[in-house]
Amino acid sequence: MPELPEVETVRKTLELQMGQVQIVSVDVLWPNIIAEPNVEEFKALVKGQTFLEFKRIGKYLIFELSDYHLIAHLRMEGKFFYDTLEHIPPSKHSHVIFHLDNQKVLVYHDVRKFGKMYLYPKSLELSKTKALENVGYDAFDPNLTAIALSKMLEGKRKVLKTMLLDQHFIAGIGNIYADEICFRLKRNPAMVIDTFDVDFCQAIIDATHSVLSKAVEEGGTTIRSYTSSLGVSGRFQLYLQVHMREGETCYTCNDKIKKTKVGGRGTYYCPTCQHHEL
DNA sequence: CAGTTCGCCTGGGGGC
DNA sequence: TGCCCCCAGGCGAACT
Repeated sequence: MPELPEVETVRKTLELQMGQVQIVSVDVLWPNIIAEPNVEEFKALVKGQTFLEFKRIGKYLIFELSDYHLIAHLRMEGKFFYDTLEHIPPSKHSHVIFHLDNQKVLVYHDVRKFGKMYLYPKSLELSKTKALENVGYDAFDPNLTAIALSKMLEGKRKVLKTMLLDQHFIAGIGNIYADEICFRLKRNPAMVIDTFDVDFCQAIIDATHSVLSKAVEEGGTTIRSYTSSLGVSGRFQLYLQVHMREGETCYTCNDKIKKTKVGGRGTYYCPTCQHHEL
């Protein structure tokens, strides 16, 4: 489940390894990966384009090509491999293959097939694209201030974890880091909040920054690693305080970590350290 | 309008 | 060992 730190790790790795290569052709083996435009158009437009920059907003990878933005969302299990074709093991899970002008390929691999790619002319503002129209400020965007967040949440009544997972408010947080951010905040993930005052929004932003920046530093979290994938062998799993630790001991208070569901998602928390009070 | 459910997918785990 | 069933999970769409 690549969230901001894992996507950032992939972004950095590809930026370092690929540089400015040109796309010779593209094979699309599972058409549903291509969200926009239709597959034939996608293949035709991307041909001859050069990778210029490797960017990211929230969990979205944004490849700036000569004339287009190629946007990729890895969803649950999407991975990119970059190498010569003979060094990449053939797989039924390889769905999009970019053939490059340096004899190498960029392969999109996705067991669940949930990932999506989008291609838009650079003249179209990213915030106006179907891919990103509902995505708010990236968690590290300087525009994400306590005042701005408080304004977005004015008059709203939200469950804490549900708000953290809503990409409209803060982009980049997924299930693992939402649990960890709630722990850092010492708040129960299921806590209902109806007044997001500036002080509490500042605490949310601080907790988000500290958890995510440490995770980026550690190269992300690798929980299930049945396939070693390019650039996504992180170490943050060693620092997880609650996620995936059901029944284990809280490092702070020695109580047992519990698992529940919040908003339909598996949720881990310490019943002693995390309370419901503002 | 907000909250819930569904559909997209497949590997893995549990039950037997 | 093997088979069946169900679940996880991000996110948009459909539904209540």
